Amino acid sequence: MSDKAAQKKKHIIETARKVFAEKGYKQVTMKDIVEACEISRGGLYLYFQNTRELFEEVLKLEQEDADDVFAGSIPEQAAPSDILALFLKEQKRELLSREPSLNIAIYEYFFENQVPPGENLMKRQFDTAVRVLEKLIRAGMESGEFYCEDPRGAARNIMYVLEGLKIASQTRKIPEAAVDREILYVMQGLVYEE
Amino acid sequence: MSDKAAQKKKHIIETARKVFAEKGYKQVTMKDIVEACEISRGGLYLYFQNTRELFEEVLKLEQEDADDVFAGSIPEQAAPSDILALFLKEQKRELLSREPSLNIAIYEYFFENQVPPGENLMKRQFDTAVRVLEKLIRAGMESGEFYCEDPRGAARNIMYVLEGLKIASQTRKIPEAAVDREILYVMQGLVYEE
Amino acid sequence: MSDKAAQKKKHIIETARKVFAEKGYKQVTMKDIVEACEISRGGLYLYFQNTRELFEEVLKLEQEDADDVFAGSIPEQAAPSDILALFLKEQKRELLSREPSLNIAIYEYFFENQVPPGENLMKRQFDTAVRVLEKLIRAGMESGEFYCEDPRGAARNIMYVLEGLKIASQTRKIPEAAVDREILYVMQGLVYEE
Amino acid sequence: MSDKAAQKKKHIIETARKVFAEKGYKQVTMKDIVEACEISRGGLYLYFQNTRELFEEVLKLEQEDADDVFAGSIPEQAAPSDILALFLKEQKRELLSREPSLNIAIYEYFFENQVPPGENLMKRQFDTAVRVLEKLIRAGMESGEFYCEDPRGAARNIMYVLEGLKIASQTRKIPEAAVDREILYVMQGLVYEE
DNA sequence: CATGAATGAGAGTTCATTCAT
DNA sequence: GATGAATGAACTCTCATTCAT
Repeated sequence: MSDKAAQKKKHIIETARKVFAEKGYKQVTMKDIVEACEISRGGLYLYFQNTRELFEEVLKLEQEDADDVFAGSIPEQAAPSDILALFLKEQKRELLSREPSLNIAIYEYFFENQVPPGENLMKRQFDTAVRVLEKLIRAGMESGEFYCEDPRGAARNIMYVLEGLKIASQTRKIPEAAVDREILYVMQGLVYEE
Repeated sequence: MSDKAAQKKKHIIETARKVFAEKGYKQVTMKDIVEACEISRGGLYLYFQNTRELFEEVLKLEQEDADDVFAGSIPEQAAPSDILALFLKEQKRELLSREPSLNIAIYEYFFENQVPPGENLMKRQFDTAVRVLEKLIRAGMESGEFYCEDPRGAARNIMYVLEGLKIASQTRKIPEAAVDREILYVMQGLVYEE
Repeated sequence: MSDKAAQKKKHIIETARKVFAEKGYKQVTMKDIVEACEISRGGLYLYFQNTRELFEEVLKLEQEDADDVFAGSIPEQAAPSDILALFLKEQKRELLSREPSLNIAIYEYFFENQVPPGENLMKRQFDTAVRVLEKLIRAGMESGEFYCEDPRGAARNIMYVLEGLKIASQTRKIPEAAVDREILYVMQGLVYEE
Repeated sequence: MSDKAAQKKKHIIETARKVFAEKGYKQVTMKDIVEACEISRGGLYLYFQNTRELFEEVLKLEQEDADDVFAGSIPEQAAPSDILALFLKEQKRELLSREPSLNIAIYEYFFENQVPPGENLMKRQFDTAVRVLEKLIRAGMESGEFYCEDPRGAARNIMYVLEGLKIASQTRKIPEAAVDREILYVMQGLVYEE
């Protein structure tokens, strides 16, 4: 029973995720969710009191998934520069993807909800990425692939650029070339004799 | 009469600007505007059919003001590095300001309205800033203050970092030190032997 | 305009009065009022936020009407005993009336709303009646019609009996004879050598 | 099983009694009962179809308890005036008690349910009390403690006053002095040469 | 018997929008 | 033009009631 309930809750969250990805955060009504999930009005309230609660669960799931990704998919033996290139390529893919992403909903959510830093998904993902990038840069320096005076600063710079690109891509059409240009610029800053 | 009407319209737009700054774009209702402007419900509809129309007028005004600022306030005879420092200082002030700004409303607006590039305020301001920065960097290179292999790229990089900082500052608390750090990092990239 | 609005408000209150008389206080929904008044949902909310507010206006009106009645209709030159008889007859009429009265709604309202004594309609009407009755009894004593050692106490006693009869009549069928009996009993207490 | 079921039914009724005492009759929902009893939703429906049915069972229990009380607790050998004083003291205690009583719920129930006289708890208790009081008064007359021309009328009068006091105490704050005053007044009517 | 998830009707409330004055 | 009362659609939320397990 409790298992079935958990099943259903998960189903709601996943369906809601799609709805939020399509419509953003604030325009989503409980009615939207009900219709998307094909459950009854009251049924939804059994699990979630309002869209905020629901969205926070979506975020939690998102968080977990992101953690899994970071943990699992990095090929240990690859060269740091290759890993970085891979990372940036993935970022590029997300930036240019035509599929509705949760990004806008996330922005909207954090616009109106002051969240303690530790629980702020955006901040956590940003900080995690900075840490990983810094490690990568240091590794690249050791292997002689990168040159950099301030690895932490460089990592942060990369992330802010990506953040800037992300918000740009959500508010205007960004050509692929523009993304490439920025990535290239950022990479050049890491190779000797830039 | 037409003069009086223009007067009234302007009053509405300016009041609406405050409302949008306080509440964002989507949560603002026609009712909010009516109450803030202390005009009649019907009166508002005489000038604007909905909040989108109204917000677009607010944006237009914003655009004009921004153009004025850019045109007017740059001290021609100052050193490029000083001008850049001034520019970044102003950006920093805006990033850390506690006063409600139109930023969130603007993001929300462009999240849901695909606007042709030429009319996209965010893009226009971004591009204008890039051009100005590029000119500044080139000037700095000539005067020997700056060293840079790709002035246009550097200008763009600075703007994306600022964009990233901006969205970060709207979605989480950003300490002043973090802003300083980024500005410093960006400036260091412009001086010889970084 | 404001005149028309007042007109409409009054119309709503009067219609609502009927609804409350028929259905009591708590079962009445805003929808009931809307339907009875034949106005729109939103229209009602223009004037009253909820049924409590509305009922309080009904009570106010009731209060005013009651005050008017007390002020106007007492024949000054009549004998005290006649006036008392008249008063009791009116009370009896109300007790036995088959027409829906506001009584139940009033009880329900005061069951769940603690109201400061000065604003408590029930208390005010009770106290007013006690005062009038006391005056009447004293007048009757002077004219030799009544004998009573504690006019104020007698007045209060009468009112509590009436209150008891009232609640009895709202919760069970009370035969006319029972009312007559009580009134007779009460009157006998006032005549010499009871 | 049937024993266990009876047990459970009784448990529900007793718990429901508390809920009705706290919230009145009409505001109580099946959900309230379910939560208070800590049984399942469906479980409750196995025994009671709605709150009316449930409340009627509560009333039945109340009736039985009341009968028990009347039957058992009267000290036979005491003086009638003492017994009456005791009775009134108990009434006073109930009138002034701050603990939630079933009174309001009972009123509400009988406001909206026309019940045949024989089954009307309020009427039955009223009539029983009148009979007891009458007997008491007659006994007091024989022992010379009381003087009264119409014992039945006096008994009824006392009960109506108490009924009036009861409804008064449920709809407004009643000071202890007011209750004392009424009881005194009523007692004085029973002693010779009032 | 007992459970509690699920349903859907219905109450409350807010606002965009219209329109008579 | 300007007003603001009026309308009705849309949304939130709560429960009585049912039913598969």
